This record gives sequence, C-alpha cells and structure tokens, in this order.
Amino acid sequence: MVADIKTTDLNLLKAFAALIETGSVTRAADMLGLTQPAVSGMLARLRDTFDDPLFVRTQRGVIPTPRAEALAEPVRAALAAIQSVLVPHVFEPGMTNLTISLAATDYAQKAVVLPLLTSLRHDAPGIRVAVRPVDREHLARQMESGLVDMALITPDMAQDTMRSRHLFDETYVCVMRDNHPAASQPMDLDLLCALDHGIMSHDGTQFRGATDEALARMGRRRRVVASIPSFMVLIEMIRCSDLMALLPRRLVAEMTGLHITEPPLAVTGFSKLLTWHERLQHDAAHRWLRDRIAELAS
DNA sequence: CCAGCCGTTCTCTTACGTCC
DNA sequence: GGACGTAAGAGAACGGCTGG
Repeated sequence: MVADIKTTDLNLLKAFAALIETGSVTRAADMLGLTQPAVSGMLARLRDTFDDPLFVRTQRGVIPTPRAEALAEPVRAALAAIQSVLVPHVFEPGMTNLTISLAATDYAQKAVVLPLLTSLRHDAPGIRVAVRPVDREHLARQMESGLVDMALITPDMAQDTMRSRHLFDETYVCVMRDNHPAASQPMDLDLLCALDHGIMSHDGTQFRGATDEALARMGRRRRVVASIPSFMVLIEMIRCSDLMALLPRRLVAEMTGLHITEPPLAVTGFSKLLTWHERLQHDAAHRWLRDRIAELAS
C-alpha cells in the first residue's frame, strides 16, 4: 500500500511521534490525551499506511522497527514545520519588507499618502508604496486581481465587493494667492462672484461643481475660467494669477503663500473612504497599514 | 499459580461528510 | 433535512508476559 495523505493523518503522525518518544502505547496515549485503545487503533492505521509493523511489543512497552526509526526524524521535522505554520503571524512593522499598491487621487495623495509615507519612513522603512491614479471604471477588478491593494475614494465609487472604512469628512475653503488684490477684503458672496475661478474636474471638461450648485440655489453665479484635472496644478495656477478657487481644506492647510478664508456660503463637502479587497481583510500587515492611515487621517 | 501490567480486539457511540 | 457510510474514540474483554 502507498502511504496516502488525508486530513486525519496529522493525528496519526502525532501519535507516531508520541510512540517514538515514549516507547509505550499507554504513555503515548497519556501524552496525547487519549486512551490506550485509541492509540492502539491509530497504530494499526499507521501500520496499514506504511505497510510495516513500525513498533513491536516487548516486555516493557514497544520498540520501533528500522522503518519506524527511519521515519522518526522526517515526521518530527514535518510536525515542527506544520506547528510553525499554525503559529499566528505576528507583524512587525520595522522588520517587514513589503510593497503595497495604493490608488489615490492627487488630493488624496497630498492629504493622506504624503503623511503616510513620512510615517512609514520612520516606523516601517521596509514598506514601499506604489501610488497609482484611481481608475474609477476598473478599480474593483484591479483590487480583485491584486493590482491595487487599497484605494482612497469617495463613497460614490465604493462597491459591494469592497471592504471600506470611513476616514474623514472634508469641507471647502476659499483660496487665493497671499498678495492677491482682493486678499485684504472680507470674503462675501459679492466678492466671490466678482472674481474669476478655477475648478478641479477629473477629466478637465467640467465648469460646474458643488459651489455652483450652492450658488444657483441662492440665485447667484460665479465665473469659472479654468477647469484643471489636478488640484496641484490648480494651486500653482492660483499662486501665479488672480484666480481664486474653493479647495478642500486639508489640501491647503499647511501650504504657504496662500490666502485662505471660510466660504460665504454652505458648500457640500465630501467624505473620503479607504477601501480594500476582502482577501486583505485579515492580513496583519494590511490591517496595521489601514489603522495607520485612519490614524493619520483623523 | 496469580496478580499486575501492557497491548490488541471487538463492539458501541458519536461526529462528520456526502448524497439525494 | 434525512439517510447512509466512514472514521475515531471509549469501554469491556481478552491474551501475553513478568515477577513474586
């Protein structure tokens, strides 16, 4: 008979190891927490599996056959290997080498990824982050295939197949350059509507946003003269022109050379979610990263 | 010879997986 | 969900061996 692997064979190998160690069916049973007949039955199955008596009776217990002696070390090594697999994986940030793929808009790159990278350099220098743009249409498939591990998105992009965690709610502020001619004036609706605006739109084709919706509800309108697909470029444009913009608060919070004021009207903000695939739900390293991101974003 | 120890065999129960 | 088969373990009984 050829030895075959079954789900229950692990117990047989444990019994074999106990028999090798104790040289007694009774003491092996004690060691395993079983009764002597149970171990005797296990020995019978081992004999059938290996087509060898394995142990022969003596006056004081049992002694291994040459075949059992030959099996002793491989079985011990196999059980040790299995035991090491069963030990819960402990994640040590400072000792882990890992590359994660993170999809993020340029806003999220500035507001979330930048603080994360700074934090990782200190606490987990072995973790590399590959940042890629958010491909709204293919995000779910990219996560399923492992191309993307996590993504920073808005709730409207979330799908049922993804796990997600709310990071924060974002609001808008009025932004113009520090030495803008209007910087000395209080920001009110009249001033806001009098100035030329730039907005960020993902494909650079939209000239209306949440601010325009809010203005329309009040019977007002503004003049949007530039639609830019990147917050960063939009900010540079504001720095070197008389344009103003309503931008996410976290985006400009620590930037210098900008004049930042509260908007004179209520503009609907947005939420940011961290999303990931189910397969990473219980991964120790990813759990640690998700906690770190949430902590930095709070 | 007999008590005690040890391993084996038989039978029963239980748990679990598979199939319909 | 029920019927069925299989495997594992427990308990009881048994046989072999040893020492007093």
